[in-house]
Amino acid sequence: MHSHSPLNLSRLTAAANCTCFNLRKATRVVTQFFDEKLQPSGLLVNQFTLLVALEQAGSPTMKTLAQILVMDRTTLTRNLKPLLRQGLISVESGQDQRERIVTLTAAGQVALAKAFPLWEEAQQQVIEGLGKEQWQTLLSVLASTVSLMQRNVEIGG
Amino acid sequence: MHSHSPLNLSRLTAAANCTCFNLRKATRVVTQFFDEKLQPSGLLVNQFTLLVALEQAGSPTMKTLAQILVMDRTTLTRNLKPLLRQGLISVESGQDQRERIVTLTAAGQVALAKAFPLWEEAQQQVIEGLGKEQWQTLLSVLASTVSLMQRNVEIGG
DNA sequence: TTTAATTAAGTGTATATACATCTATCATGC
DNA sequence: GCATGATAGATGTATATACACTTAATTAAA
Repeated sequence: MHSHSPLNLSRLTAAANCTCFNLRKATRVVTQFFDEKLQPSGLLVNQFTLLVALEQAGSPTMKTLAQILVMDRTTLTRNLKPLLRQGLISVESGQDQRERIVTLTAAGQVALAKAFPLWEEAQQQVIEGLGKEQWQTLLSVLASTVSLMQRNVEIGG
Repeated sequence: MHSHSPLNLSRLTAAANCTCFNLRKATRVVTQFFDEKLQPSGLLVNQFTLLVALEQAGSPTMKTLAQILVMDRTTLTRNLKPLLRQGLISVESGQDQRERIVTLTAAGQVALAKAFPLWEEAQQQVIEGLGKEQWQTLLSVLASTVSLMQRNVEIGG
């Protein structure tokens, strides 16, 4: 038992509390839950939120949309592909020919309207399951975390 | 302004509070932060947590390891590939030839030992940034969320 | 005005994620 | 012993993520 790997218990318990691991784990199960709930709409939850962000932002550039979503520019490019293929969004050049203007199409608005009540039910189920107070706490701490990390990127990067 | 898309403001503000979207967003920024901190070790944070889980679990089967991590079996198979290629883990058949036993190699233990202080610094920085109390709240609510979702999967699936 | 620096976006590559399906092995009943 | 069902895992395919690098267009400098 002592021949290799001087097993450090405090190290192990510490790592089980890894902020990132626990966030990723929760994101996996919650994403699966929302994806399943949204299934009749044909949208995945990430796609749903992209459409919502577009309805909200109007016709932003890729850069602006990426900043709103706190999503890497190149990730956004890839994430928009399925929506573009399904005709739910359109992408056009702006005055500045470098910029791409992303817009929700009529079909995208229909898809969003169809998906919304499904999303609403999933969201409500999470809020009820956690209890409203704990749910609000979660949202609040997640917001703090994003702020903190963005500050760190600005300073450290 | 009224020709199409009867813009529903309550809908938009509701979706901005999407539990899943906010979790995914936080996971993106926190993952980037940890990955950057771990860079000198050559490990990504997800790979680091896989090695930690292996040191903790000993030599589990794929199924057991997937359950520990709350990770889809097929996701785990893919996630172990880079670690296997780097020689940080080994995968062998068990008594039951269907099972695959995953084990941390000596090289894996070395990589883990090298990565740990880097992880610890990142973790500490997050705890200090959020404040210990808020950080503990985060971990606690994430655990509740995972429990809740797992119960939902058992019932609904 | 021509050139250099800057900016917006896309591509190449690699990892992460998971559903549907397939393959191989084991256990069970006859 | 053999057929049948159950189980463990891998593969095919698609989406999600982001770094390094490239391309194209604009702006700033000379």
